[in-house]
Amino acid sequence: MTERIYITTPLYYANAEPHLGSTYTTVVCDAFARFHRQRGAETFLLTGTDEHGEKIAQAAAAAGRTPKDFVDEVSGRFRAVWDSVGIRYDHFMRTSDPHHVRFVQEVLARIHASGDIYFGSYSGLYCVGCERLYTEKELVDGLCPQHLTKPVEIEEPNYFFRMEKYQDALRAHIEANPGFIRPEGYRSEALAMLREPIGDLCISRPKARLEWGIEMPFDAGYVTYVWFDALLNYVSGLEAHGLRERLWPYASHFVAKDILKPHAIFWPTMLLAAGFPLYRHLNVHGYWTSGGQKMSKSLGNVVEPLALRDRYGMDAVRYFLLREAPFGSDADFTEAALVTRINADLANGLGNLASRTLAMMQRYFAGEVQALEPRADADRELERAYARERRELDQHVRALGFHRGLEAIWRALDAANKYIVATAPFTLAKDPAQKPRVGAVLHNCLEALRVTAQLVAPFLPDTAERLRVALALDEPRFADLQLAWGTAFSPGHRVGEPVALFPRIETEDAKTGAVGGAAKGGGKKRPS
RNA sequence: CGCGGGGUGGAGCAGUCCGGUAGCUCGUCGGGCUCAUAACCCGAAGGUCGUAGGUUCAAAUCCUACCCCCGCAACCA
Repeated sequence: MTERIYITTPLYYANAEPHLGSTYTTVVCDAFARFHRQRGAETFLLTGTDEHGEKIAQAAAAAGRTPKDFVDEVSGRFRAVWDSVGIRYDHFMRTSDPHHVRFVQEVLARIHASGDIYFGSYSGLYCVGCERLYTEKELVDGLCPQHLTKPVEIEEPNYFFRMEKYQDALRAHIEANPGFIRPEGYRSEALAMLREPIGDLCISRPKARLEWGIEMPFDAGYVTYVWFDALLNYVSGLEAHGLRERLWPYASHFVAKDILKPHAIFWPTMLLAAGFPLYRHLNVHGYWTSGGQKMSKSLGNVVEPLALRDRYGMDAVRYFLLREAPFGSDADFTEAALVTRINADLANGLGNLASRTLAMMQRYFAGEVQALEPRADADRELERAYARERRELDQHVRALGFHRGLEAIWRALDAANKYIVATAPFTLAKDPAQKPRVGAVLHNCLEALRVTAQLVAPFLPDTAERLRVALALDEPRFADLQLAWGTAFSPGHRVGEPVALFPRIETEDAKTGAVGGAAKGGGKKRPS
């Protein structure tokens, strides 16, 4: 049976632009999806926008637009950004889609009918000026942060979901399934939440206060709380393709740590109440800081993904995000670190390997691939290195260790660069009698390049494609990960001209090597 | 006793779950090569793996205590 996997990004809240964080989540999901697709799994990637709720109604009002008009635009921008960083999603979900609205109402009606939704009273702190409720945490010294007035305690009739009823079942499930929430730290955090009574969840808002939402099917005076609406997209998105039964049990959600609670607590209890199976994995990652500080609009250190893409290219950004952060941990973004990665790994490592191999192919054989014989120990060693690192890659990526997976590919790639120095085809080429050996060495280099390109494809799709073209391989052949070493290129095959995959980026800092206090001295060159 | 994350050569980090030569990138120094994007390769210097105990033949890794740093209001992954 073929493996199946259903991967989801969160539905991004459509009240702001995509930023580095959402880009990271989405890139991770895309790479994970491509990885599985490449290995023959039946794969479905869902992303989209979450478009209802109070904050969006407010943001739209502030912009002088209708909510629908507003979210149409923001949603379109998300789509444009994802397209421009190479995200290949199977469905772009919008919570304002009619099929989703119907689905949410169906589920609500069912849970209501089964008795897990009841009408009760919600008491909260209401600011008359803002016309909204505040949580205690949101208040500043007990006052409304906008009006600096004391909010009044009001009672508001609302619908509640019997979340607490499922608390024990959920805890038992998390305890019995260590991989349900991962990495481990977030699983412990979820279990910590479940040590306290979780209470029931208020899942309605009276229309008098908020109209922009999905109407409760059993009471036209209310709309649904955004989270209840938004979380159900993960199922409704599949439903729209008739794939719910087939793929839902293989759901693997990716989220950042700030939305752990809705995904670890609200969502599974909702699934239990709705009679759906639980998702398979909740994969939680950390935050990106910017120059060591929290990224925030007020600090003005927000990193714009599109600007980065324009300056450095989509694959460089993808590579950096996946290589720099261990999945789950926080990581720091700096442009200097990005440039270092590009120069050291992409330009000097991968780019240079392609460039020197293809250049020698042209110079010595006019691009025509030679026989793999005669072989030597070094050849077999190189082949083994690739086989070994490929296993490493698979193992790490399946465990979400993207950074370690890429590291493994780069170990193989380094072995190829060493191989060139060790076999020295450029020296052998001076002796006409050695020509067959030079051809064999370069054939091995081409195989190294080809496998590198294949392995790197889920992470750097654009680069893989450029390498495929440079190697003049056709797509079906290139797609085949099982191609044995030495069988990718038939006799007489001609590869292309050398390409500069990643031009080195020269910056002032890079030139002077300025780090810490050691710099200065006007960029002294090494004496030669 | 709120919760969580972290403290590893000059800098930035991995390794910690599943104990057993402390690894990567950058930087520094010396050498090699000249196919290549001044790229590539080899070697060297530099580390009490926060502190103190404990378990063990063996601890960065497991256990205990302590010290220090950072997040946990909002925009937001």
